[in-house]
Amino acid sequence: MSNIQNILRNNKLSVTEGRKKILQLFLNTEGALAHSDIEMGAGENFDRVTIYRTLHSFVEKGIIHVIPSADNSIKYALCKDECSEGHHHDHHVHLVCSVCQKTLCLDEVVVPVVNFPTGYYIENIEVVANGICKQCNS
Amino acid sequence: MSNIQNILRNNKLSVTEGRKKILQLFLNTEGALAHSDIEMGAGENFDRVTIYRTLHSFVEKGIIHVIPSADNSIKYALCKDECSEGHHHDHHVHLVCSVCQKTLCLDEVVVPVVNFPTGYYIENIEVVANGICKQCNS
DNA sequence: CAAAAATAGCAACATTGTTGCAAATAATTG
DNA sequence: CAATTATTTGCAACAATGTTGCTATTTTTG
Ligand SMILES: [Mn+2]
Ligand SMILES: [Mn+2]
Ligand SMILES: [Zn+2]
Ligand SMILES: [Zn+2]
Repeated sequence: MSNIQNILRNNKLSVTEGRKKILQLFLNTEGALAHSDIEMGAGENFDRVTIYRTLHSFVEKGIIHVIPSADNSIKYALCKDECSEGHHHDHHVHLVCSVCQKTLCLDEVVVPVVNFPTGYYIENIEVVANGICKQCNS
Repeated sequence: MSNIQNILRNNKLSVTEGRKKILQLFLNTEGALAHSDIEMGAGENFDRVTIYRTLHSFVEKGIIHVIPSADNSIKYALCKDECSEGHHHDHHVHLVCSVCQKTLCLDEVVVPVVNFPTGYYIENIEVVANGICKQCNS
C-alpha cells in the first residue's frame, strides 16, 4: 500500500484523487509550495476551491504547515516532525532565497529562544530569513 | 511646521493630503495596520490605489516596514530605528495577539542570533510570535 | 504666478479567496 | 458485492485584494 494512502488514512482523511495528487506533489518537491504552484503543478484539472479546501485540511491535520510571508504569498511545506491534528511542532527556521526564489525548511536550524518581557504569553514563534540558499551561493 | 510634513520632506516625498492622512494614522495608532485598516481609518474618500501606492513608497523610503503574516494579511508599522531609502533596520520582534488581534512591534525585543549552516548567506531575519499581549494577559 | 514634475482618481482588469448547493465519489454496512 | 451513508468535488456566483494605463489634479520649482 502506498505511502501516500497511509498518510491520508492515518489522518482520517478519505483517499481521493485530489488529495493524492496534491500530497504527491509535496512529497516530490523540495521546498515549499504556494497555492498557485499547486494549481499549476498538481496535474491538470483541479478546481481551485478543491485546492483551498485540501490545503486547509492538510494544515488542520498536521500534514503540512504554513510559512508566513511579507508579500501576501504564503507557502506550504510538509511537516517532518510529529505534528498532529491541531498541534504543529515545526520548530525550524525558513529561508526565502532571493536568487532561486524558493522557500526552504531548514529543519536542522532550530528556532532560537527569545526572551520576552514579563506579561506576555508566547505560544509559538515563526522565523523567516531572507538570503541566499546553499545551492545559489557558490 | 508639523512633524508629519517634516517626515515627508525629509524623505523627498511631496506633501499631499493622502500621505499626510495615512502617516497621521500611523502616528496615532499603537500597533500595526493592515491595508484595510487604512482604507477604513484614514478619513473618508481615498482611492484604494492611492493607498497601495502610498504604502509602497513609505516602505521604500523606510518610513514604515512590513510585518509578514501566515494568513495573507500583511501589516505595516512605523519604523522607529534609523531606516532609510532601501535600507531597513528594524531588528525587533513582532507579536500577534490572539485576544485583541493586534500586531505589535516589540522594539525592546531584539531578533536573536541564528546560526545557519555554512553555505547560506543571510540578509535579514523576521521573527513573528503568536501569543497574548501584556494588556490582554492579566 | 507660470511651467514642470509628481501624484491622485478612475476605469478596467487580474488574481485570490469564500460560500452554498447539487452531483459525484468514497467509506461503511449488511 | 451491492446498497446505504458519509464525504468530497466541481460549479456558480460572489467578495476581496491587487495591478496597470491614462488623464486630471495637485504640488513643487523657479
Ligand atoms: Mn517548514
Ligand atoms: Mn515592527
Ligand atoms: Zn536559491
Ligand atoms: Zn492583545
